[in-house]
Amino acid sequence: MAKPATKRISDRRPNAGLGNAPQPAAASGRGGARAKRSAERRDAILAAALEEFSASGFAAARLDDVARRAGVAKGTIYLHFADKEALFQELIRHELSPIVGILEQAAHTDVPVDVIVHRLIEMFVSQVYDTHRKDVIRLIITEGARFPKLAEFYYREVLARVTKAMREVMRRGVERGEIKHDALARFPQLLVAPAILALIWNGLFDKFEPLDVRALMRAHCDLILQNGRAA
Amino acid sequence: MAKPATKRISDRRPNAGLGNAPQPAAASGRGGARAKRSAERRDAILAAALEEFSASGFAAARLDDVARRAGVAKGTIYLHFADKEALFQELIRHELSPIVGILEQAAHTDVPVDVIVHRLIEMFVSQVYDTHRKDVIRLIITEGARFPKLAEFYYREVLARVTKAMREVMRRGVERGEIKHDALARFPQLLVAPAILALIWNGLFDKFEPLDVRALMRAHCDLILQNGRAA
Amino acid sequence: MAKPATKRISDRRPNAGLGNAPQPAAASGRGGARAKRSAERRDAILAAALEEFSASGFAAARLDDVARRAGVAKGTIYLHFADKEALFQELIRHELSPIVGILEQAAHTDVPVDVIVHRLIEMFVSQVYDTHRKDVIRLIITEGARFPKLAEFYYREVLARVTKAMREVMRRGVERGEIKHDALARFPQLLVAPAILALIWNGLFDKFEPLDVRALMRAHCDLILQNGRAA
Amino acid sequence: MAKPATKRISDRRPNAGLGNAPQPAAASGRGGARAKRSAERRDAILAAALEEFSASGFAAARLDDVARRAGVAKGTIYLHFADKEALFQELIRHELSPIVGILEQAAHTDVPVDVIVHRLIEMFVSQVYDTHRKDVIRLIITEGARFPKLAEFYYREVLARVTKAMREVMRRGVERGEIKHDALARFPQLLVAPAILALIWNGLFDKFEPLDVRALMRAHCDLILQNGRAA
DNA sequence: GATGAATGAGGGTTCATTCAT
DNA sequence: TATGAATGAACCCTCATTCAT
Repeated sequence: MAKPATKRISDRRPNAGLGNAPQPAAASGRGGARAKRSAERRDAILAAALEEFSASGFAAARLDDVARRAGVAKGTIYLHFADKEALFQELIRHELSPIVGILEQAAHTDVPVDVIVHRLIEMFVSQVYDTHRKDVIRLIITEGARFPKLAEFYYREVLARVTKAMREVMRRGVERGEIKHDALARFPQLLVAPAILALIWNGLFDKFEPLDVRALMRAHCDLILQNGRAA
Repeated sequence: MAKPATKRISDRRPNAGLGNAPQPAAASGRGGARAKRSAERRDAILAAALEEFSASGFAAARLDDVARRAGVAKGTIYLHFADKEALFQELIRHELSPIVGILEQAAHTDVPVDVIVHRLIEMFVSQVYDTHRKDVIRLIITEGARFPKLAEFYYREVLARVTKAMREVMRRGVERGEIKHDALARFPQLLVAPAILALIWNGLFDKFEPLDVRALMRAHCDLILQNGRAA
Repeated sequence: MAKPATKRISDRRPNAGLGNAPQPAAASGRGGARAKRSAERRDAILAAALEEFSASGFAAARLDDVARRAGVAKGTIYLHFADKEALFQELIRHELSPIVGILEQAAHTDVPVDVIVHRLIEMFVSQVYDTHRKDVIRLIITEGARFPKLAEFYYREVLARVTKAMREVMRRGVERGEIKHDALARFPQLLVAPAILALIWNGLFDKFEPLDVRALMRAHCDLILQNGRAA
Repeated sequence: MAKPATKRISDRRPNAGLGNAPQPAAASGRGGARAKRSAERRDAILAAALEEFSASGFAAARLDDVARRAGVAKGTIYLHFADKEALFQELIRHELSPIVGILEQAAHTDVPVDVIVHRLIEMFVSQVYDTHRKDVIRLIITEGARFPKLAEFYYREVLARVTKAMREVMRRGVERGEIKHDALARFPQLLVAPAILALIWNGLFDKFEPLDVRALMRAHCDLILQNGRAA
């Protein structure tokens, strides 16, 4: 075989996996201007990548465009990310990380179920739907099948936790008699299903028939919490 | 915007759009063996395309693989479809058409709401979830953003009709007092949200945590129809 | 990792190894014009590759130039060879194979040692030095270190055989008293050393001081066979 | 023609040729610590370059690796050498210079031919074969065709001299009757051919069949000096 | 019609070289 | 002087599309 010239990558490039991001070592002195510029570029690349990947999908997105949009040269991308795939994965990771922490607590306050549910929905809307994280979730949905590691990461770090927390909340609600139905305890996914649908609808069909997410989620709340306004 | 391949000559080519498929003219005599062979090949190509597009996504799928899987030469694809994009669009169209008709009636029978809902859900599971149509819906979700025409087609031919029908059913249900809540009338999407979620979950997270669609949909039914088993 | 779009090579490309060359299947009918054209192109590519690799070295040679020189499109190269490296390896193989057979016999005739030696040297000059095989041997010398497989192939198929045959010839010569020295039997390499040197000299220093290979080899013969013209 | 990298701006840059090396001006005061550090770095770079060029060849070697191995920054290389090519050429020059001087005398002592030959061979083994100069000679062999200037330098400074000296020694030997054959006088290359072969063999085939250079050279000596142990 | 060899534009990746710090 | 982040030209390889057979 003898791969004489090319490749020999793996030992020299920033990690392509899903471990801790590289964050090119801050050269010297605390917060050197150099390191700051570098971090800014990295962020610019990530932001540009999100836009391009969202607009074209992973396979069709061109790193050339990412670079142009980020205002850097194509080669610069490779100073921060091992390859296109690593850029994609770290992008998702980067955007999702903040969420993970927040999720943990959200459910652990000892307040009535309906309050928690409302709070969660509000959080989804303000922290995801109204931000570019919406695009991140969309990317997981559209590209996840081709990136099992990402799907797993998302499941482990987000879904599993949300699901678990929800299940407990619902169980508590059932025990307290706050909700009359154990469906949500058995399938916490039912709680978020409309949120996912909204995400998709928004991306594909909003121009034909706009969907008011807040209203949708409120209606969903009413429905499952059985506070429906009697017809 | 569909930046899938190179040329983007789609407008110069025959039936790249969503008009009626070409159905290569039956050579001579009605139902000639020639025409039959041709139709078979076309179907084989469509079937192969569905598999490949589902597995790799539109951009990353290779027509070479489609051809091999269909058992035809690469060039043959171009005898039936103008280009990769047309193949994709006609594929979706081809798979969706049968559904459209069915949908119309489904709602128009004058039976209690809960019966209709159960029937719909059963239809979704048996006609979509348990068939390769599941993949078609997934493709619309994952590629729709890049194929506005497809998204529109799907909205117009499927979503809009389903939505409209559902809305009427729900309204009737509310009027008759069969359901106490108008949420579903205002947002028929709430009815199908779990189905969509199941589709996505199944593709991405089933290996981490399997989701029993039937049970999920039944729980969903119970929940929104308020027949929940009291805790 | 998820290598979604790219690569997926190994199962679709012609063998990159050193096994039997692919020789794209002759389509149909004996010696179809199609297959012939294909074989011609393959040969043209190999010839062009030899020139380019010889002129620039493996790493610096550009497949673009190979294609242009061969009168084919860049992509055509990949119809015949898995990648640049496979092209290189098959090139060496292709050029060397004919030699291998010839070598076997050369030594096995039962004639006096000096006849065999002269014959061998003549063969080297006419079959290697005066042909483009000279470039092949040079490539092995210059690139062999980066292509262990090639070096091994050359050693196994050519060197080991030549060495073995020479050793026997020399041993026989010593036994018969045709040569008075066992140096050549112990180090058959001494026999070919000047040939190698000539190859190198010819490539690097001929313009400063031309070297008459035939004369050199003749002198070498005289020297080691001790037929030196007394001073 | 050296088509190694991109720009090929070699003519616009300082000392890309084979003239005297730059030896970055000793900043101030004779033998300042500054100058010493600089010279050390230069040497480290040269040493690293030899390793990298030997391992990968000129075209495939990466200055990045040279820098890392030398323990300096990539930019530092350019403080000492105009470009990659200049580094390569000066490297060869640097390593070869010491030899040149030695060679001159070696032959000029008035001792019997066989003594001189043995001495030369010993010198080759100890001064070249057992040192990293072996790699330098190998580089000339493998890259010389792409660096005519280097080949010329090597020819002029080393080969031509050795050849000339050898020729005289041999002529003398013939006159004195110390050797019975004028082959070596006409083709001094015959003397060194096995040394060259050993160099190449060692790099490519030693792992398949080790070659004992000393024994080889001794046998060679015996053979051409006709002191062969009678079989 | 059917084939699949051939094409060549395009994009990911590398790396010599530059230059602000 | 030394650094190493940044640049961008170049090159390998892919694959949608064409077309002679």
